[in-house]
Amino acid sequence: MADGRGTSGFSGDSLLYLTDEQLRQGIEAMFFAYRGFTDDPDRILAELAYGRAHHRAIHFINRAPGTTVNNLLAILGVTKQSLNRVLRTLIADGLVESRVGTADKRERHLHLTQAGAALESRLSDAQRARMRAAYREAGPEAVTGFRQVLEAMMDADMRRAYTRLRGGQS
Amino acid sequence: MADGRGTSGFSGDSLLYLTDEQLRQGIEAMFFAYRGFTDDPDRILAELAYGRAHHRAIHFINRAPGTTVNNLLAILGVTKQSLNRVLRTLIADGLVESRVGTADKRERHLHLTQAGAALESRLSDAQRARMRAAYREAGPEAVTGFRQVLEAMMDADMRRAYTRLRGGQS
DNA sequence: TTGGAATGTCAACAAGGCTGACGTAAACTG
DNA sequence: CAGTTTACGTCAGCCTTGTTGACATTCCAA
Repeated sequence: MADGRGTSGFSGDSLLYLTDEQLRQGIEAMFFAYRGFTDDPDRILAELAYGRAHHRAIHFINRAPGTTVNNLLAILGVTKQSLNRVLRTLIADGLVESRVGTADKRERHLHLTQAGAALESRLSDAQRARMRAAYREAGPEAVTGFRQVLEAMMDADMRRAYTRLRGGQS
Repeated sequence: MADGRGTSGFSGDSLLYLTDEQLRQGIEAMFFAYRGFTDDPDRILAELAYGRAHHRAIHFINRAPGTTVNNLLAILGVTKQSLNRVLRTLIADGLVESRVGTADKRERHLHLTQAGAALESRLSDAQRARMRAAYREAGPEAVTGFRQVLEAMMDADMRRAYTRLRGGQS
């Protein structure tokens, strides 16, 4: 286990990129990069007494307007109690609207209000600005590789959620 | 702001990879992938009543044995009080050893015990296994791009910490 | 030698995860 | 139609992990 070379000898192109040291560097890169990734929105949220959990809810409600609570639960991977706490404050503060379903009245369909959409933009702009700078610095081929590795790192069901959000095509 | 195209018109190779939609997909990929990234170690840690904070401490103590608390603080980006709580339990449980500095007696130099190193391996193996699978699936060129984008996403001081850990070379 | 800076520890609080239990309304099913 | 399942909300209580504030120790420089 943790051999770092796979099989002995080289098969086709070099497997040196799979050494334990390379993998460890990837792990640390992921750790540090994720901090940069969340930093800018976190600063904005702190001003408003919101947290990262609020950001995530707002992001995915914006992404899939009218989504149900259950749906959001599956995407976020938290318990309904946990989500509900966040959702309650967002609704109370007038950022999110919860509409009873028409076909199935048990469901609540979630939408951003104007104020919610405004905050979403503000958070999104900050996060995209960082992302755009990184993309530009690294270049298009690097971005393709970046996306490939991230996708391969997801759990199977997360990958499904992800591609569904993206539009469904493989 | 948030123009998605940079300057008007195309300069050199296509800038389509910088559209807001592309960036948003990157953001979501980052979110879902980070979950996969932490999932396996988290499961192991849950058995032992530890959390992600313990993992991070163990990882970086292993990576830089003899590091001081202050040093670790800078890398982890948390307050010393927060780190201290985690460190206290790790020391109490015999996974980490804290040695008073010889030159400067205010400093504590941190080392993993045998038991600490054993846990580190276990966590590391699990995380590397996922990483290795993702790397292998995506291929060497993708991995290069992955690393480039992550590095460009870091804050400047995190990038310094990261390259220092990696061995110092640019 | 004394006062300030640096290092680390203890205490208390808040956010945001979690489980468990329960209630209500609507939908489905035999 | 009766009983079960599903979707959602809520209360209570716990844990981890972030925060600030207060404090002890040690070092160093004026």
